[in-house]
Amino acid sequence: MGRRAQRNDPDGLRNAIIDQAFEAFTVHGFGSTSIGDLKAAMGVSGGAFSHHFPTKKALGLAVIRERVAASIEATWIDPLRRAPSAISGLDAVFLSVIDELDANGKVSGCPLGNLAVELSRQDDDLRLEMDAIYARWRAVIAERLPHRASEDPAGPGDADGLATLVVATFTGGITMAKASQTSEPLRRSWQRLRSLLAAS
Amino acid sequence: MGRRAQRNDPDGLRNAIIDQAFEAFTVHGFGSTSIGDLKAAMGVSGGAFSHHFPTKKALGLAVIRERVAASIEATWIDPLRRAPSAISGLDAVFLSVIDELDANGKVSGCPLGNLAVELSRQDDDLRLEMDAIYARWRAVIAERLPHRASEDPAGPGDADGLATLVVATFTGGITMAKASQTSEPLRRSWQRLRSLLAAS
DNA sequence: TGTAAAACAGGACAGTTGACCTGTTTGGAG
DNA sequence: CTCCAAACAGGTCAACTGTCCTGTTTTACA
Repeated sequence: MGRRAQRNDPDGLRNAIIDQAFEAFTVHGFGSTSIGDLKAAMGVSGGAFSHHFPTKKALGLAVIRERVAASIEATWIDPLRRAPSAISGLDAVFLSVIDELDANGKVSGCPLGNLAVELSRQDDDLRLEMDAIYARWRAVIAERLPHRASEDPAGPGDADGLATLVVATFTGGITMAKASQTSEPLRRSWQRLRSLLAAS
Repeated sequence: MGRRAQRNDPDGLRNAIIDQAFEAFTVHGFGSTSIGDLKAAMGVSGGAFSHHFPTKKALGLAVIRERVAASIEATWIDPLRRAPSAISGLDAVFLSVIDELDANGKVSGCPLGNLAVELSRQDDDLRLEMDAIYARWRAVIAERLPHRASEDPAGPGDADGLATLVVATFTGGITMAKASQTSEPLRRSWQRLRSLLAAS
């Protein structure tokens, strides 16, 4: 796993910092995580830190590009593409997240959603990066959904709209789950959406 | 409206501070809003401020109890109760929020959702207060929905589950809207959920 | 009117924050 | 080996944060 560098290991240190920052940003948020905390927790000097990430914004950008995007990829994109059908893939993803929440005990929320809420109105560069992740997230869901191009774009054949609804349900469900520190809001949201999809 | 106090007006000053704080918390977030900013913006002395709100947490608690809850009440509860049917009420609420977003230009997100994401893992007292607002929000939607108690609680008759799905759709939709600074994700999410509800 | 509490003024305070700066060491190219 | 840039060490620094403290004015009430 994370190999310790006795000599210089710029990529290793850089990745270790991003890992730690991703964890801290997800649990405590961007603003509530000081680079002093990160430096102290890892025993990294200020010189090394500012060499890899001259500003906190640079660190945030790297975390979003290289960890937040990857976490969506690992949690959503990959399982969805491997699933035999769209509905079974979505079901597996929701269930696995819910199980993880229950096993973990604490609900920290969606890494992307947390940062999107906190930073979208603070920095446009970070916001654009996160918006692109949301767009890809929706697009991959939509491409697995049945397309009925002949129908009304606002009707039941609108795969893009349905993909947006799925992501919204997840994001909103996990927000309520965070407020209640229980997986139940997320579980009930998906349970209800799934039954609506099955009935249609 | 807000009457200016030439003499002492404790309630007026207190309300003015909470108003300003609610606005700032909604737009910039709790952590990114300093009490120094609030004091400077209003010309309030430190003595007056700490008299009404000895700590920042006390201010946050007051904002949640007296403004965030009220904003959900005004935007959701009241219109829903006045609407001729559940579906028309929900439609009116979503449309009015979307219209306001388009008119405003900037998307700041849901006041409750923003604070829930930022503070749920930082302070349990604040979290409990917000969880209660979510619970009431869901309950009022559920009570307007058709109940079919004889059916499977996980089936189409589960009004509580459907209410949770509606709040999740709104919360998640507005989170994506904030990331894109466009009302479109929220609009498409509701459009799609509404068509699913109509078809069921 | 007298008096005590509430409401407010203004500033001090210690602790943190993010950024930066000057040196030293490491590693790769020639 | 030479040399220079990258990688890192360790500390400084000004700005800012939330809280608290001492004093003054206003208000409620007996």
